[in-house]
Amino acid sequence: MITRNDWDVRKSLTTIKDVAKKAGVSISVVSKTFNNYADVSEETRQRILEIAKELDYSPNIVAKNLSSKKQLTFGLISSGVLNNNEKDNNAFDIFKGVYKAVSESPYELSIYLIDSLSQKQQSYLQYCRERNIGGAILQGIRTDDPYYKELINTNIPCVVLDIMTETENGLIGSVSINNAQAGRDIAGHLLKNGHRDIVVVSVDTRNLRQQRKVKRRSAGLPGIRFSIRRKPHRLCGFF
Amino acid sequence: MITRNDWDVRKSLTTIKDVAKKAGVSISVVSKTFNNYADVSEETRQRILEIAKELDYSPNIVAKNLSSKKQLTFGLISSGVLNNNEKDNNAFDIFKGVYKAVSESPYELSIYLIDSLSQKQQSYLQYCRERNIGGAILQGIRTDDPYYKELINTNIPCVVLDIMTETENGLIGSVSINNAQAGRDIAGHLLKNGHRDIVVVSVDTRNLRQQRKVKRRSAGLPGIRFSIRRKPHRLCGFF
DNA sequence: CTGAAAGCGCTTACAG
DNA sequence: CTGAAAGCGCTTACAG
Repeated sequence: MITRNDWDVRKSLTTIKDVAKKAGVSISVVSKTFNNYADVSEETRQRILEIAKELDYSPNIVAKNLSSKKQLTFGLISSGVLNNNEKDNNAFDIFKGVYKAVSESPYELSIYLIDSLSQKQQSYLQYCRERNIGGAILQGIRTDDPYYKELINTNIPCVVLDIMTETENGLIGSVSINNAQAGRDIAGHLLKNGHRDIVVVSVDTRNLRQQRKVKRRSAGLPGIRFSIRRKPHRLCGFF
Repeated sequence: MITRNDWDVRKSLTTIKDVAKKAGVSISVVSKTFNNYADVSEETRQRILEIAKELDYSPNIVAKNLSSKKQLTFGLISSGVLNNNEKDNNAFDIFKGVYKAVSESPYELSIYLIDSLSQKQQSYLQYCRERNIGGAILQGIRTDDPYYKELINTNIPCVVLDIMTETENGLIGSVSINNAQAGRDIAGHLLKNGHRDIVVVSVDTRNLRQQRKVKRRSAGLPGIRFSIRRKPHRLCGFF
């Protein structure tokens, strides 16, 4: 029976050294064949691959991460997964989508879920640096989050979801729905169905211009009344 | 404007070397203070901590993982998260629970979600080895999964969820509900409510002894009829 | 096409 | 209490 004293899992690991030795080549060549370098003779390449399979070798990702100049892992920073309400599956869907996409790529995914209930929050930048994360996907983050601002202003490329960024940093992309058009569509739908008394909830109260715009426009529509409910929320209102 | 050519994120990383130099000590001492070794004088320890904060230093986890003899990361191998049906949140709940627990610990969590739709499946053992994973939690895995068997027979400690293990390997733990008792309770409930014609679905058809047991027992209960529907499933049946 | 060597950022005996 | 050195398993110029 194996006991807890035998926990040194690593001892049985086959390393690049083992493969090199058995193949009678240097570890450089083994590394190169595993990274598809062209300058390895077809013959030795085949021999190495064979021996690697025989020895059940596959490169250690941690070592690869440390030694490589390239960044090999993505970060997914999400606030919606951990404390989601049953109704909102968006964050979870994004999580699954990102996971699948990355798992079909040669990259690793490091997941940082924000727990609003927990105090032990860490700087996103620090999280990324500690793990050699080369690019991040942010979901459910508020624009006024200080850690968000910090991360955005580094040279780490980011894709932010569901919020519009106003940075001229060329490394920041954003994916979100066209809120203005969506608002127009929804309003149009309601009007077409004969509704004339419409409430706009979820307006970002920090954006007063939006509200004025709504009022101004609705004033131009005879017989239609727009009310506004102030409910702090990170989604934009209509128009 | 930052462009894609500045992607070398790493250049701005403060390393243990920077801290050591500025503190006028060797990196060994810095390492020791960050790992709470006792044999560092209180004075230098304070100085190092101060300088580390000043330099915004935090140890690189990848390097730590590679150099340390200890295993610093857990693996969560789950089949239920990616292709769950809306009704079954169990896998997702487990995922969240494991995530929270690990994030409150000094360990890392590496997540391997099995996509039954994808062909690109990898050996769990290989997954663990490549990432220096020291222990794994398995959810939604079938006992006849060859990769499961492979992993179970290594010296990597595992906790399997929702299935009973029959290994005498001391490194395997399992957490699941008491199926036998639950079955008894359910049947009792049905009987108490006057039901007399009961169907047992979800019986693991590979376990014929279970079925015989059910029949034998039900034969002893006058007026009660147990039917059995064969539906391959990894959950146990009743009794 | 191949290999020796330096390096990634840490940890850990070991000697002082 | 402190530091020099070897090592973790790879990658990557560089020289041959």
